[in-house]
Amino acid sequence: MPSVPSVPPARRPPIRTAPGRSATSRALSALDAFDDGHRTLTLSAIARRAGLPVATAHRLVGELCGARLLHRRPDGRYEVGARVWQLGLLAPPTSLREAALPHLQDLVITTGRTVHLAVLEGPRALIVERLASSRTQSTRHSPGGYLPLHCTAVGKVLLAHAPPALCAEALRAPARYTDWTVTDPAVIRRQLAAIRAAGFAQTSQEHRRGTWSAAMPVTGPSGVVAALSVLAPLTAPRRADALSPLAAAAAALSATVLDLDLDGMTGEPAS
Amino acid sequence: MPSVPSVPPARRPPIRTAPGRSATSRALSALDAFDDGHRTLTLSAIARRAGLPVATAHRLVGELCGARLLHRRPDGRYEVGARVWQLGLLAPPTSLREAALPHLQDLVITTGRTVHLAVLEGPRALIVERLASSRTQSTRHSPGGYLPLHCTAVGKVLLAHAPPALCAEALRAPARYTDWTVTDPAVIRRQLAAIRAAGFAQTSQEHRRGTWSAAMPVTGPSGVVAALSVLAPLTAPRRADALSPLAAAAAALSATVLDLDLDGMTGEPAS
DNA sequence: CGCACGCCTTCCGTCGCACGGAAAGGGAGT
DNA sequence: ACTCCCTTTCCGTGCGACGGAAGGCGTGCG
Repeated sequence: MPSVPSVPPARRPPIRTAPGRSATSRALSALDAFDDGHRTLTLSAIARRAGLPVATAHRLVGELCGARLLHRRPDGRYEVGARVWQLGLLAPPTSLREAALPHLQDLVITTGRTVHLAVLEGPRALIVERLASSRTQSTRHSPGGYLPLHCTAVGKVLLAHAPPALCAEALRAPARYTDWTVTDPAVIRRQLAAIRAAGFAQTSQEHRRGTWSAAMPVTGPSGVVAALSVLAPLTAPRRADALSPLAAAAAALSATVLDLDLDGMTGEPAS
Repeated sequence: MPSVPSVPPARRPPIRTAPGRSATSRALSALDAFDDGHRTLTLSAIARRAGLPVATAHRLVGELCGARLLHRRPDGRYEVGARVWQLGLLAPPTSLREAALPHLQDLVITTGRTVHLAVLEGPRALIVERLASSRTQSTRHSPGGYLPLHCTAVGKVLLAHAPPALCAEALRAPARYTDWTVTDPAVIRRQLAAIRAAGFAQTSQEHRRGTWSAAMPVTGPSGVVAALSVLAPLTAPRRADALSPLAAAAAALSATVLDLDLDGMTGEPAS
């Protein structure tokens, strides 16, 4: 048999590996291929990570580039486009962030500590903003990242004011991060009651060794919408001095937030 | 013939209004229906603004919600989902923003003025971050917004270091914003040369009445990647005092940016 | 109170276009 | 020169996207 079949018009129909994924979901899975550790990807990397054939990925990525959701860099690699960033600015976390930024700055200046602003998203705390004083650079836990609810100050504040169903879910199997992490649901529930009574939470090394933090709720028209926290090294003297500025900032931010419309983000996880 | 045709299986085939838009582009046009003045929309509003039939919009929006790119609020309206915000954090402006934030804070503190950080995007300046001191709240020109190139300090700095083709495009028909806006391309070109020589730009009321601003370039491995500016009311005394801190911040930020990989965003507008 | 209007949702027959295997065209490393 | 990987184009197939229609719901008006 000659190795040069000059006329192979008998094209085998491509095996439809498309199980039930819609065209749109494929395109979105291409976007999902990007994450914090993979900010730029080659075409084949996108295809691999998204589970798509290369030819399909090529077409979809081309469309996403046309819509400026992806950007092709001069070297041929792809990255998330500025358009996505702009669209993201319309999402709820941004309104909160904008309203909070001046207060966060004040808090950083007066305490000299790193501050966090987080909201409840499903069974985790979504970090909306993190501000450090100019020399305290710790790139851990950036905006967009998550913190556990049961062993961080922001998390406990959010959990203390969360619907019971969510609370039960979060306390089903509390993960251990350090030797000081409290993993007994009953103990945590008592802590939450105390937090509701006292109006603030503090944790010491429950999430990371050597770190202490305190958090207070930010309240909107419909209850607690966010939590504001101050971090300090365990060795820092006069840590408790941060509580007063923290309370002031939380109150000021709550007043600002009253003008905002911050619904959603607290609904059921998914339908 | 009775008015109750119990069996109307003769379904008229729907008139395919699908001209050439791909399935993906339709879904993305639904996202595009959201903008700064329309952060929440009803389903039919999305359909109207995206030019889609309601039934189609319903299906696409459902998929986008499944991917968490949209979020359905309890009241039934839709808003951009937190997922988009998170994805946007992977886009190039965010790396720059993260690197710049401490320096911007320093600059705000030492000058007491509002500061802007902007990058070149097509024939406009994209505002990456805007920071005001805690009491100077002006919600105009937020991050994600655009500034013209020919009549703002950041714009002139970016334009002064832009490729000639882009410069020509930007100066084709300079828009007039105030009585002080310079619209003569030749005059602007002379200004740009002076800016290249002096290393900084200043404008007075060219974009907005009563506002003065100065800007300096932020340089990366491959040239100017952004512009940093300080705004002040025209009536403020000792405005020029801001120049020295501005230079310090721009230099410090440039040093930080050297470690970053900030390509793209300077390529041709679209393919 | 009845009607009209607008919004949301579901259904389903048709056919346009999304699909992906194959092969060709680079470019870099060995 | 050979191999490996990435990218890009081509094109026949068949399946899932498409959208008109109808029904349910809430609201405002006469």
